[in-house]
Amino acid sequence: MEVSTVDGHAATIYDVARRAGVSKSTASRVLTGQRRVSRDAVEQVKRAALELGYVRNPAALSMSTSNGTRVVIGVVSPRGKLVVDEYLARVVTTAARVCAAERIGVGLEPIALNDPNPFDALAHDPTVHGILLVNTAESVLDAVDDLLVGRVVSIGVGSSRVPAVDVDNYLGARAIIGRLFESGRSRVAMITGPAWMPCVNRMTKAYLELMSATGSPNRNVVGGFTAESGKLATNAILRQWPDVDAIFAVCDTTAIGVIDALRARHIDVPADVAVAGFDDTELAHYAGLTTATHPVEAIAEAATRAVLDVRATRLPDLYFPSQLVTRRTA
Amino acid sequence: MEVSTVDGHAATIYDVARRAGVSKSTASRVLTGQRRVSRDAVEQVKRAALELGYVRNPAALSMSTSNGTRVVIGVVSPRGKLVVDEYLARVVTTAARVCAAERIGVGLEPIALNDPNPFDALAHDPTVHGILLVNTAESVLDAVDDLLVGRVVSIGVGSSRVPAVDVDNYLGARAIIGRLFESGRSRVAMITGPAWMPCVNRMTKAYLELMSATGSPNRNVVGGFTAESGKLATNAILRQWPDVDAIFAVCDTTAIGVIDALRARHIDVPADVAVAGFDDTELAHYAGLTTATHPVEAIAEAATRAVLDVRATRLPDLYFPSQLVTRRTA
DNA sequence: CTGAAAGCGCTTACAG
DNA sequence: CTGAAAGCGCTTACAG
Repeated sequence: MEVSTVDGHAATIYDVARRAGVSKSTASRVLTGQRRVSRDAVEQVKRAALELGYVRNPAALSMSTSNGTRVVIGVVSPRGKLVVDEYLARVVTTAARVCAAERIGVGLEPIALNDPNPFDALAHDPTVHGILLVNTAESVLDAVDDLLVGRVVSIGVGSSRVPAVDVDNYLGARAIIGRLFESGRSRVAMITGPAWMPCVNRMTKAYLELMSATGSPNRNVVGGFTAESGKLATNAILRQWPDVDAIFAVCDTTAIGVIDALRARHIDVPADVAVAGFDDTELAHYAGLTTATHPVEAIAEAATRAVLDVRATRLPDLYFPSQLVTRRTA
Repeated sequence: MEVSTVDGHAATIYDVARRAGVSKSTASRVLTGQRRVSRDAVEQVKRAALELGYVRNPAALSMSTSNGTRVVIGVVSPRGKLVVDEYLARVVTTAARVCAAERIGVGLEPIALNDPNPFDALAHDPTVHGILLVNTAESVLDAVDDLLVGRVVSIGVGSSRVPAVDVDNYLGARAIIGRLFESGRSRVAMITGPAWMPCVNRMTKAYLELMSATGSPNRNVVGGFTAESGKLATNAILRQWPDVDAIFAVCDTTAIGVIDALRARHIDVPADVAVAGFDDTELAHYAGLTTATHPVEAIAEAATRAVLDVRATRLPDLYFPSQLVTRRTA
């Protein structure tokens, strides 16, 4: 943040106007990028603003327009219980950093999956500049208030009214499964996410397509995003398909649980069963886990910027590429 | 957040005043907790506010008082480069959750250790409600602007003007080192933090005291908070004191590096050298690392609440207890 | 194209 | 103890 001070206080639009030799109104018009202003005024005001290190006071803006002073990160979960994992923490931290430059704050609000009207309060809250949806699902997207359209962006799945910003986990999953095939595996099981969480559906799609294309059997089970769920899923997989030779989990933490369960049964990784995760977390690094990158910071930054500059038209969806990271487990 | 709506908009103080049958002024006096108001008015206004689910609009508050709309998390580092680790992410996430209930946002600002005037802009920024200092050092604390006193809280070391909220890592370190002694170790080396980061000084103090009390040799080296620094420090320790039988690192990540370095030299953990960390991160869990808890969420919540309700008097320092967690490495 | 004026929600001297 | 009025920084009809 670069807020210079004029006479002990942060520069206001009045300071800018005076220095530029115009009225507050004209200064405001220039600063909001309106059409009907003379070239001269534009130039003077812009220069004055730059010299004074002027940054709009969002509180004042908020009073005169519908603009809010904070970006709310709405975290969807089955019962509205806020679980802070590394992923969410990285999203929040990035958003807080990006918003700070515009003197906008961020807030964290749980959203219950079964809440019929999750945006009731947020839509009418004048402090809310926009909403960043995390872990969202279709029912929540459908409930997005008309007042909110153009100010809400989803990190994950989107809808006709809400643009999506996410990792391209479809191609990421293809790369990982391709790697498993290349290393000689053919009986690949997949552990997906919880049924209500559609952001990993594209990974399942990639899996099903590749299995179908290679004439391999479909073996997918539902998991959570915890190591514990990875253990449970592994046990289920081994019970149903004892000849499995690779397990692909949609997140690294789950994959760690897979490895634990396998080792507990003296099944060697990767000799007997190869294991791959997704996300490339620090944990994967230490566990030597083969995975694919998930550029969370880049995604969160893009999504935050999209929420920050409100526009009438829905932004196009944005998918960031995922890179295969080959380590010891596959 | 529980903002009800009146006629399609969030309730304002005007709605509350009307419902209570008083003027805005009186309503405001009640809501700000001022003295000179009749019992009757207090009761009516409070009831009206409750019924309407009234929550102050921080943007409007910000306009009429010096109150800001966001809590800035100031992260100190040698060159002002913002490194987001798990610890910081947990602090930011907790702050964002706590602030959301008061419709205040949070922001993230890097602060350079060598900046002679790190609070110049923040002190005069009307959007800044208060500051949460992370990883701070004495020089930064000394630079805290008069305008900021009472609105800044440090997670880590404090000063005469800035209250500290932190883990009681002095007792935590004592517990860990005690455990090392109990398990028969006597030549304990310690890896401290970077010299500029004083929040772990109390751990070093505990170490030096215990070494002195038991007539053990002092063996401490400077480290960073990375696994890589743990490796380097381990090599330095082994070079200087080949007979070392335990290594205590001030953070888990460093301890992981210690274990790696030890294993690379075929030194068994814990048979040959016991290893302990601090923080009890997820990584420690998976590595079977003996460590002590660091209740980051509780600390961050307390610190955030302290920043949120501005008061004239400096709060007392607050130290949260740390619990020993014994696992395989010590 | 430009300036004076009104208004956003709130608090706080200022008179009563 | 209470209400009317001013003011915080900004934008946007409203007149020119």
